[in-house]
Amino acid sequence: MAAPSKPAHAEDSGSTAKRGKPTLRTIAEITGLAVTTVSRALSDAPQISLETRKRVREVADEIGYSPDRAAQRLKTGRTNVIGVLLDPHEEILGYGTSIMSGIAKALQGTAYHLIVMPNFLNKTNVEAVHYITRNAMADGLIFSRTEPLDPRVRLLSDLGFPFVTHGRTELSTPHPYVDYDNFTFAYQATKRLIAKGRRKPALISGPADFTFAGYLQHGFMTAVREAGCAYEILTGVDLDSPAGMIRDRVRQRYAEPDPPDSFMCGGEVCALATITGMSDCGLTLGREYDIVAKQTSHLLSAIQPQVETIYEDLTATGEDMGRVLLQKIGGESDVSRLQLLLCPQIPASFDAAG
Amino acid sequence: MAAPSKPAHAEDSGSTAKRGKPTLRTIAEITGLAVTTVSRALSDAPQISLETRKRVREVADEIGYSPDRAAQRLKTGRTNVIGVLLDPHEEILGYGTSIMSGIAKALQGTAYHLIVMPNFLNKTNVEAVHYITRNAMADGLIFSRTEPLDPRVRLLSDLGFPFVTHGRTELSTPHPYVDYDNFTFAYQATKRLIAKGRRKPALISGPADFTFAGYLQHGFMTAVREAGCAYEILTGVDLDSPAGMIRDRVRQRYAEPDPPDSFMCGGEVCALATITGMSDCGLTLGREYDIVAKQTSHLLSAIQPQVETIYEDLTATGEDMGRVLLQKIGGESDVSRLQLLLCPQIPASFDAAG
DNA sequence: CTGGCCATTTAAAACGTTATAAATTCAGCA
DNA sequence: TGCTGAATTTATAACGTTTTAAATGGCCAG
Repeated sequence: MAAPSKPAHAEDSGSTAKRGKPTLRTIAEITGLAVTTVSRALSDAPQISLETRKRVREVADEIGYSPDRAAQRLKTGRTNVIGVLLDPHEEILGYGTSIMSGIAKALQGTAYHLIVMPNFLNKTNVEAVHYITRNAMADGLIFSRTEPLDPRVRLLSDLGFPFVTHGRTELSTPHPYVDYDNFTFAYQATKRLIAKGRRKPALISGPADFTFAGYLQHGFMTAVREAGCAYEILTGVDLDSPAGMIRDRVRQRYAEPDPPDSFMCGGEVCALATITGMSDCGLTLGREYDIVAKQTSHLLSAIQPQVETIYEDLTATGEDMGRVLLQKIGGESDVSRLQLLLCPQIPASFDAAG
Repeated sequence: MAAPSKPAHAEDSGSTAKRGKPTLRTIAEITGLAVTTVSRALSDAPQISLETRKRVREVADEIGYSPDRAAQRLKTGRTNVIGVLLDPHEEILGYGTSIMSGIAKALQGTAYHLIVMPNFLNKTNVEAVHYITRNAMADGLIFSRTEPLDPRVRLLSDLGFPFVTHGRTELSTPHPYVDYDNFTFAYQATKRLIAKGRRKPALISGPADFTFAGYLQHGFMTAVREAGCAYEILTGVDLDSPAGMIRDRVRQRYAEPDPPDSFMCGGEVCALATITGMSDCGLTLGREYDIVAKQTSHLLSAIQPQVETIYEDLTATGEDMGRVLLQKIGGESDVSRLQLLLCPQIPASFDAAG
């Protein structure tokens, strides 16, 4: 445990005084102003004369000043950090990376940093949230896998701690969210299967815990009811199931009587696994059965062009979440402006005949 | 710009004095000791009597004290933050998520947080590194996509700033890294293709910029040379190419004379795209051709069991990188202890006859 | 010339921690 | 008794910023 002191990578070579990282004091000495004035000038306080503000900014730029985040944080209590609760268990292709890319993009140019809080040994997600708020580790929180009565949302709402969820809840207190319209997605996707002449679509839905699973199911049911056709909701597997399990389940289902003739898959992995299972049974996609799936990367349509897909742009979602959270932190109190329901883009091909 | 002051979520209700988040002062008042003593006691300084240390720790635990990171950081100059340079452009399945999960696991229980620095508008990666070191935004850095003469490595080595790369360099200054033995992987994978009776394996390698591409190539070449068979290194595409492009390239290649009869794919997406391309040409995996691929998720083998795969555990890699970086920061100066070459696990099935 | 008011600038304190140097206590011993 | 040194504790200052309250100087009405 050789404890190294302050980082060694800081050249020392000064003409007048010590020359480390420039601080407010450096600028103050150069301009002959007081530290306070410099601080104010840089934050464009109206009480500082326009001329002084300009001069200070110039000097600051010249010497490459950037404020010490630790000091700011200590003084103001604001961390300038946005936390993302990352779930290691994402079967959705590129979920984590895309979302984070998006958030990072929204944070570009702001004072905010993105920090990842993985949900590991932190037993439950609620505990992680508790920990973060108690220790003031971030100014805002972003998380996904939202449940209808999500306890994290409850907690954060109670505390008045800013957050955005990916997905809606059914709680009475409205809160900021960004969500994909999974109802419309499922509805359109299922209608498409029926339009192609399929008479018994099957749904592979999300884990029942999560809100979006309900929307998927609702959209699916609405479409099959409208058409008055048979349907099935595949049991025993969901979008979180590993590919091998979905594959086996599909295969097994086909050994039983009255199998479905098409699938509405909520994800790419699910679609690929389904195709493999069906193919093992000797059935060909586009001939004996069809699939419509949600796509979040560009893999599926490249690998299986036969699958019709509706694209959900997770990077854009992340960007929206970042933006919404910044607004919330910035004081926006009209929650309805902080709720975004992103509309699925239905491909033009969906209008064509089956 | 309604600037909210200090976070509102902090109950106020004190009997004796103000009761906010407990600080060293709180403990000092309770125990009747000086703040300095408390600080020392909590850091287990030998100069504080054992009894005092124990009592202070008890009180600290009781009132749920946790040190203010901002204050520590301001005072010590240490940030207790590990930064990951995340490249949005990862075609490797789950790369970002896996690596980060791993790092987070290694950081569990330490004082370190994981913060993501995406490489976006920060024009080049070197500039991002420059920015991070200049502004002391982290105590250590982790990044991937390492190049033989990686400028980031150069810069950080010069500055003496702790870092770990995923991948090796060819720079003369040794530095901490964690790498997968891609030579052995490629060598074994190619040998396997040849053992299965294939006579003209093709390699789809990584982008030429990156060090690992060279190792892949070297392993591949060693195997084909040993066997004295024909070979091909597919041009125009690499592991970063989108699936659709790889698919088309493979298809196109088969329209030309003397095509390869097997593929060594460095990634799952690549393998899937190759299969699709070949299938478009009417060729069946396992019959007209074979593939051995590197797998980093569990998707490929579930979808295409015909593909023989060698698994690279990216989460474990992340964990190793985290551990190594902590050691480096902790003062370990024997670089050779900070260099890990992870050995591919060759499946037992590779020994069986083709 | 005094007093008051404005615009602008400033000094001092504080955030919570750690480092430096000094103080306190007490035992051992001349 | 008084001195030395070890063991333990403490006061003070500092990190870089923002906040609060106060100071400065100019200008005009009285």
